Amino acid sequence: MQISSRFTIAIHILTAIDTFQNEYKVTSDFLANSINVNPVVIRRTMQALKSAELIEVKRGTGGMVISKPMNEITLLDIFQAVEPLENGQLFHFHENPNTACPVGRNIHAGLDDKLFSIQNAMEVQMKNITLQDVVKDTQAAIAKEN
Amino acid sequence: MQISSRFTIAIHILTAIDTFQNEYKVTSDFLANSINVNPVVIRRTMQALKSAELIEVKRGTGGMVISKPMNEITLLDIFQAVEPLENGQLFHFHENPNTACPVGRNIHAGLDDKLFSIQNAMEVQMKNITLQDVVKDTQAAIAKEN
DNA sequence: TATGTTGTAATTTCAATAGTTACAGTGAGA
DNA sequence: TCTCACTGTAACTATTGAAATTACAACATA
Repeated sequence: MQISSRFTIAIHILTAIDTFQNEYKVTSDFLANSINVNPVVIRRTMQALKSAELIEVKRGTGGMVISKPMNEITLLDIFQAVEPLENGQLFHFHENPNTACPVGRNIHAGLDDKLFSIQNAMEVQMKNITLQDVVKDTQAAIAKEN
Repeated sequence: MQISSRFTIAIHILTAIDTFQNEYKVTSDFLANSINVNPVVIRRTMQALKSAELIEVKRGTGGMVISKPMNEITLLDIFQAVEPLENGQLFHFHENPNTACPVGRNIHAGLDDKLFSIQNAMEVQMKNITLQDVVKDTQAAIAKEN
């Protein structure tokens, strides 16, 4: 089961804000057009990013700005802002292993730390990459077009 | 969005096969009882593990055995056997970024390699852990009960 | 051949994502 | 102060995928 597109949508939103902030007013409709999803999906993602204090949204007049330097926003910050993981756990563990069975009783003892170490490896790499990195490479690709 | 329980169910199956192979005939019903899911879910997972040549299943008479030494089966082998990722990609990228928008056209150029490096970090750690590790710790926890 | 099991199709249930419609609330500018 | 574009959010629908469930043919051994 793939991780939902909320993560890539959020990154796209932030990249577009930075790229177009001086040329256009970046609204949910503007972003919905670039990303090609429904404006309400954008607004919901905007709210998640706002709750995580990654962006500030201007009510009434519209538009939004990124709250802090892009090299201080990691992909992990973005992931955690928009991707709801139950109990923060990447892997869904089957819920009711049978405690009448020795393996059922003890599988968590044997497996939980391994699952955590895997999730941790993913998160460490997410933390190594900042929004700045994505924006820089995307804008370089745009520049190269011309 | 969490990764489905197929992964932990598959690990549970393999751990139970090793733990009980000398005491019981390990059938889909037996496993369904320990894992507490429907027997058909077990059989479907068995088929995925069989296709990946991680287990051999005995038709008719019932039961199954692990195909190779447990220290040669990594969690990545198990993950890839049972977890269907579209195009092998962990992250679902929003499908139709607007090519009329510079960011829409170039977001893949800026982001794909980062997403891959994150997935890769996860997979490297999965490859570092073998079924043997899980079985050893689970059986140690069982032994400790007594 | 009887028995217990696997393999698998078909259907249902459930949960989550995403799309859609609708509209009240907001704030800046005419 | 009124208008207007936009945000914030509720409500509902559509779609998808996981998992449960029922059912039964295929199979292998005793």
